[in-house]
Amino acid sequence: MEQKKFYITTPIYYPSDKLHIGHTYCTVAADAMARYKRLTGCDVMFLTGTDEHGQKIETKAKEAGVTPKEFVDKIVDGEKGVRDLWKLMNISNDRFIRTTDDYHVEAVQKIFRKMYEKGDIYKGTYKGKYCTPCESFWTESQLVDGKCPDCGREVKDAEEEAYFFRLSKYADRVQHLLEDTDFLQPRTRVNEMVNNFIKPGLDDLCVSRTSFNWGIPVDFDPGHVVYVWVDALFNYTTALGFLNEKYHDYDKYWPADVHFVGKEIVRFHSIIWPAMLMSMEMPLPKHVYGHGWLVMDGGKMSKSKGNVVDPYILAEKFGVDALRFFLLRTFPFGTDGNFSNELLINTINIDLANDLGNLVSRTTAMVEKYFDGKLPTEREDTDGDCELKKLASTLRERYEKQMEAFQFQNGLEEIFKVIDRANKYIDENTPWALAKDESKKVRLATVMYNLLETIRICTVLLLPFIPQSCEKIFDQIGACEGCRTWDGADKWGSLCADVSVHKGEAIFPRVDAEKALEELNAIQEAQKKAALPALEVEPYVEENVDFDTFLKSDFRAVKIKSCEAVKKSDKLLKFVLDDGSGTDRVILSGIHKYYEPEELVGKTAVAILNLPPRKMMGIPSCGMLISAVHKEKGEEKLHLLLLDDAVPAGAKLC
RNA sequence: CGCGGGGUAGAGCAGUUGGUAGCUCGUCGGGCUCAUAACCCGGAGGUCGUAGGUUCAAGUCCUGCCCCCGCAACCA
Repeated sequence: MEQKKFYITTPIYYPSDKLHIGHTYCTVAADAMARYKRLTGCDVMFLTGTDEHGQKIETKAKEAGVTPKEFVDKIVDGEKGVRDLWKLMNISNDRFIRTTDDYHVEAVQKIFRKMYEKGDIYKGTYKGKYCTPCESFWTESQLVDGKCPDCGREVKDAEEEAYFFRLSKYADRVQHLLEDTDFLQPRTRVNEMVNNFIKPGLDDLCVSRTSFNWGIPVDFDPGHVVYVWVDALFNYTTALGFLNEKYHDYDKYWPADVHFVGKEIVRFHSIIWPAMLMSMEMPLPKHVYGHGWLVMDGGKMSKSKGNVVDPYILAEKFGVDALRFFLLRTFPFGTDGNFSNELLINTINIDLANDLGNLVSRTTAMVEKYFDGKLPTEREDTDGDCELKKLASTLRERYEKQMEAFQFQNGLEEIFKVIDRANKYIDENTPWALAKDESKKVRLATVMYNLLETIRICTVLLLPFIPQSCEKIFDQIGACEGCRTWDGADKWGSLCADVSVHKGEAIFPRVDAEKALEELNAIQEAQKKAALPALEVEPYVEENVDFDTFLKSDFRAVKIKSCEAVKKSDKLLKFVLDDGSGTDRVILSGIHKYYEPEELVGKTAVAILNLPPRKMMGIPSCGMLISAVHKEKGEEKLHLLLLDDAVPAGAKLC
């Protein structure tokens, strides 16, 4: 029989910044699917990679003072970069494509030329708004109050010569594809695409730019670079060797069985991508699955909110398998999921530690305790065992149905129903009671064997999700190579009758929730701070103040004669000042956080004298000392304005 | 009337073709002692956003309204 093939991809991520938990979510899901298909015996090709061209990276590189290639190299191949992250997360991708790879560049140029020669790409002009200082094109809708969204300055109408793809030509065929086939999943995404983009009419798509250089050159028209669509989307085929000599698997694996993509790029994958493939007269992928986002407390993750979740921290803290498991167990794949640290810890403790880990632990402990680790081969089954046996041996079928529909959450749910049942089975059969009666040894061995078998089956099906932990479980329950397979997962009795178990370390230790949360909050707080602007100043006052009003404010140089902390106040300092009038002036100022009293005595400061006196902590304050105030990393900083000591007391500032 | 998604027990979520409203956590009570203070049983707790409609029967279908979230095009 010919081996079935399965080709699955993640999006190629844009390495303008470190990847976050959302990228990890999608990649882990694709990995679970790839592992599942390999388990069932498919010949799997699993592709991921990075989309490295475009203006944003060009700009970012410039800011960092490096070339674009150096910039992306660091994020992709550097320490804790994209490849490191996937290695850490135990991602089993067969290939990794970078759009800057030579073979890809070459192939894209050929593709572009082919579509041009066919007439599906033509030269036109791209009209937009241009911000000269930013050297950026904007569309009408991107403008903020009619001005450049980046710098807030005026924009002007501008035209740029560009190549366009005849997207409109394929509108009908794409609409049919979306509405009348199961190409795009989940189904809820179809209406969105059709109503929003196809029905209003598809405009032709701008596929080249001249306003930046960091891209694949259009080889027959210098000055133009291929814009994202042709460059990025065709990665799914060039990585197989389409129009290049690097690989030779295009015929074998194309079309893809499924592209996993985030909902934000469903449009590109369900409209533009099929249209381009139609133009190239290539087969279409079988499915595009638009998964949901992980959101924080209902809001989108974003750097400005400081709520971006770093997968490194979580994986290092709780273990890679625990994180992988959590992502796929907790959230339905198709819709948004509300991420929280509490939920993560909760899931680890309940499902992995209490249910699965503890089941393995108590079972292996009992086999060691009652049988010195090696089970005798005699059995004595009862009717009561049937339910568990049936549930476990039919699990594969229910699981398979969910996995084929990309419903990881439900697939795992099915497994945990069986794990729950096994825990209950222990209570029903009270092995510790059987152990006290020598005549019930055979029955006891049967109970233990049934538990080990149930664990074995569940573990096989958990392999796609938590591969490292499954190997540990197999080792502990003494599962031979042959009974760790898909084929063995629906055959009760695969485990050797005289199996030897080895209770080891706890596979999923319980997490001290309170402590872990505290530590995570501290880390995330620190990250949030680091993300804040380095320097912030008060907003500028737009309104003018007339000169006379300004002159009314009596700013003068003052000498600090004495300074002491105000009792019972942690902020206030009491200053006795020489303002040149001959009479001492008392001013209170809330700057103790920044200065100790003794370091200010004798200094020359600036004060406004004619503010109405005001009592603070019972002491009247006559005026106000002037300080320079700003924020660093969100933290208030204050500097008391000090003058050269040559300035005499009472000198007016004007 | 821009488009889409959502509003179900204190919290987080399932509910396939309309037929007794479920799961996890939490909570209350009980059991067990093999196990990772874990496991097992039971109880309490829901006007299924709201107002109508279709039907023998509506969380599920239809219509209006309210609230929340996302997207609105060349931006990955």
